[in-house]
Amino acid sequence: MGRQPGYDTAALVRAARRVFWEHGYEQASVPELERATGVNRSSLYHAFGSKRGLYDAALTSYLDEVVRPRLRPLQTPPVQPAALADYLQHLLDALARDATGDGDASRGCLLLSAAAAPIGQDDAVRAVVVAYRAELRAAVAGGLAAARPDLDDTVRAHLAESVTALVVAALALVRVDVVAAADSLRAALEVSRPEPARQPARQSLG
Amino acid sequence: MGRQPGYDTAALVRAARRVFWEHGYEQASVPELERATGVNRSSLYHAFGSKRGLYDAALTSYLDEVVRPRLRPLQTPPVQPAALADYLQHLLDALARDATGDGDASRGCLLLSAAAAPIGQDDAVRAVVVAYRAELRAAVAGGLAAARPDLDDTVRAHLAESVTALVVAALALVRVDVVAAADSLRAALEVSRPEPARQPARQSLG
DNA sequence: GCTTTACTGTAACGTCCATTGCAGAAAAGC
DNA sequence: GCTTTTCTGCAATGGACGTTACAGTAAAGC
Repeated sequence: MGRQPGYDTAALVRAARRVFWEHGYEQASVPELERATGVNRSSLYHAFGSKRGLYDAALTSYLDEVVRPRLRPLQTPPVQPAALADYLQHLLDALARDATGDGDASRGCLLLSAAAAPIGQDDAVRAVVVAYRAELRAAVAGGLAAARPDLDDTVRAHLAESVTALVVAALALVRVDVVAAADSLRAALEVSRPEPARQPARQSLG
Repeated sequence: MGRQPGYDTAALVRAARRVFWEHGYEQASVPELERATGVNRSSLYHAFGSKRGLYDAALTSYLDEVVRPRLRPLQTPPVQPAALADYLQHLLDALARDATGDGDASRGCLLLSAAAAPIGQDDAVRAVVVAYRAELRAAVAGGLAAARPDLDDTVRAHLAESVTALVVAALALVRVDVVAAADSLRAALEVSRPEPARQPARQSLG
């Protein structure tokens, strides 16, 4: 019983998601969320409790409506090798294209701000980011395994990690994955390496 | 003539840099900068004009004292192939290690916030980021050319772009570079590719 | 139609922010 | 020692923020 909302909740969350996507959690102001959704702050707080509650709804909606549909081609066998190559190519390609466009994704991945900004310190948000990364890794590894069973296991593992790391690094800036990519690159460098001598030098670019 | 500052300017900027590094420009508050530098806001505004002026000084100091020293091994011939492999390996390795540590770099690259945050919209800051990316690209390409003249030009170019893209993507999140990395990955996928047929599918992960 | 429940508009709250004014303190040059 | 220049401490300004209180309105169930 009672009065019905004068707005479409799904559309509201989508509009809010766009604001968070563009400005990040901290820089997205409540007045701006009001403007974008066309809904008064009273209704927003009544429905979501807080700015943070609305952000959580936006995160969920982002994963369900944006991320997962794009990963589905990797998870639906049979995966053709050529299709996989094209898929990965165009996936990364689209990232670059979006970055220069003026669409929703022009400011990068919504989870980027979650990981890099202060909100990323929050345990609940961090858990979402970690789960997202695992999901992405599994999708890439699974798709690659289905498409290229002919590849050597080690090579395929390196390739999967490298692709995942690149996508994750570009999207969510989880720098830990760079380790795996570094292994891949090292392997690539070793292929036609003239001498096996090494001389480690611990340094950081910051 | 006149009174001398009661602080060491270089140390002050380093302390401020650490704050900007950790929290980003927008989230770094003046009271926190006062605390970290041990200098009153009056002196800060007297010396740097504004919070933004202090940030500019921190950016310059970051490039001079942090970034360029790490790139020098790539720019000082002769570069040994083994040393280059180790250098790149440990460079990326250190990025991951720093990310999990509690040092200055635990929050990523200082220029990351400059590129991803609202301050990155500023023309002057954007110019710094672009120059930084070009410098990094030149260093990697130059080092690789010096170390591995035996490699095929195309392969070496791909490798250089891939390494640069990975480092830049992980550090500064300039997604345009992902294009070059995607080319590299595509080349890697093509190496042992059974069939040449393609079927483009334009999609974006966001 | 009346009650109950839920949504919505206006206005205000307290807090933090970057920035500024101003009076005072310290040191360099004569 | 006096002047000049520069640095510093304290206090306040105006504005933006997230959040809440409250009165009002609309619709669902009986």
